[in-house]
Amino acid sequence: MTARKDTTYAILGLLTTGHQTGYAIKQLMDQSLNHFWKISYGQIYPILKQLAANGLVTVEETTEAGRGKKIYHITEKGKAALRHWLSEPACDLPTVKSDFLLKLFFGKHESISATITKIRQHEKALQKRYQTYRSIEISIQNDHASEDQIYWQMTLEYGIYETKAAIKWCKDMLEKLEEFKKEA
Amino acid sequence: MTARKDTTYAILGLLTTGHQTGYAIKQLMDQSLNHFWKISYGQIYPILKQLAANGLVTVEETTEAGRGKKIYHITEKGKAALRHWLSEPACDLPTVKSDFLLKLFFGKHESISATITKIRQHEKALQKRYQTYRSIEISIQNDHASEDQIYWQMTLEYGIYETKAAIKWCKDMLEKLEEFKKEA
DNA sequence: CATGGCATGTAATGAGTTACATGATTAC
DNA sequence: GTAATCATGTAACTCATTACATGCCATG
Repeated sequence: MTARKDTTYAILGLLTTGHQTGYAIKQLMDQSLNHFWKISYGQIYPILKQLAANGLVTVEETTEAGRGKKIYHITEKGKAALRHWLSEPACDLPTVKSDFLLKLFFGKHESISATITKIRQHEKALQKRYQTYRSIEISIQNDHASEDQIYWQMTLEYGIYETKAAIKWCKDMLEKLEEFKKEA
Repeated sequence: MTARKDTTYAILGLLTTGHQTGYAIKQLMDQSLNHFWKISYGQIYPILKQLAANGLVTVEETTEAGRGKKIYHITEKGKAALRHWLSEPACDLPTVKSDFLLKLFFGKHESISATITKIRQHEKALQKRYQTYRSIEISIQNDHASEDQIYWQMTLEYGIYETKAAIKWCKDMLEKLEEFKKEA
């Protein structure tokens, strides 16, 4: 109750999607939320434990796998907590951390060619990500059954819009730098 | 030397721009790098101390302000370290963390109207940021003297491109949701 | 029979924020 | 004279990553 730990609610929310183990939550996150939220096992398992302790989820321990596979289910209390968290506005603008832009910012300390190379590499990475998004989009669109579908697609679309814009930026800046290089 | 601490190099780099105190570095960061790199005093002062201990900067202590204002200058060793850091590719794609998108992802647990409200608020915040970027752009353009100018403008432009794309996304999604609402 | 995927977990470490504490100078 | 800005710094805390450790099950 103390701090608003968004990651806790992310896990709680994912438990409503049919993914009931820590492992499955990680898999789903890596696929779908990956572009705006990441998580490691080092967080997942302690948080699941804590959620169970607070009665937001129940644990069903099977003897299947090694240490006993644990299947989690959200409780009514958990659902209420999730809805409460959702109802809070909170919506700050995304926090971005880009070592690419950080290095670009100090471009005067290196050669123009070095900067151009960096942008080209960045563009390549963006294009790869764009393709990944597109293939995720297709797999989401095939899953008509889920009520989650429209929301999952919208979040993905956000990533697609931004990635397209960033690719455009790369093209424009490369042009600009080529000109700048000629002048010098 | 152990870990590649980008924030350390960000500070080192900013010392080459004519901003020589911890306070001034924070000011400049808040203005210019803010959209892709943030920093707090709790990091700046310890890092400056460490940079001095490693001989990457020199400290000139004046008795001006309270505890003695400290003016930092990058050394040759510091410049070499900065260039070395710059030469490393490293360029991973930006890490984004968006509690807005996280909540949107779980939209099925709330009403469509609530989702629409969230997007409208997000759009408002984006528009505000867009205006901020535009005014920073103008102040950078007036500063023709600096060799940093072109690079600073490019990083800013990245933010402008992305923000424009995100605003477009808001408009498109609001339209989509209004339709979705009618259907239901 | 060995590789890869499924599955859970902890300890150490790192990164970063927040709150607090202090005090000088400048502008109104 | 008082409020804002300039200026430095620390301690406690939160959040997250990384490396490690374990072991089952299915496929080739």
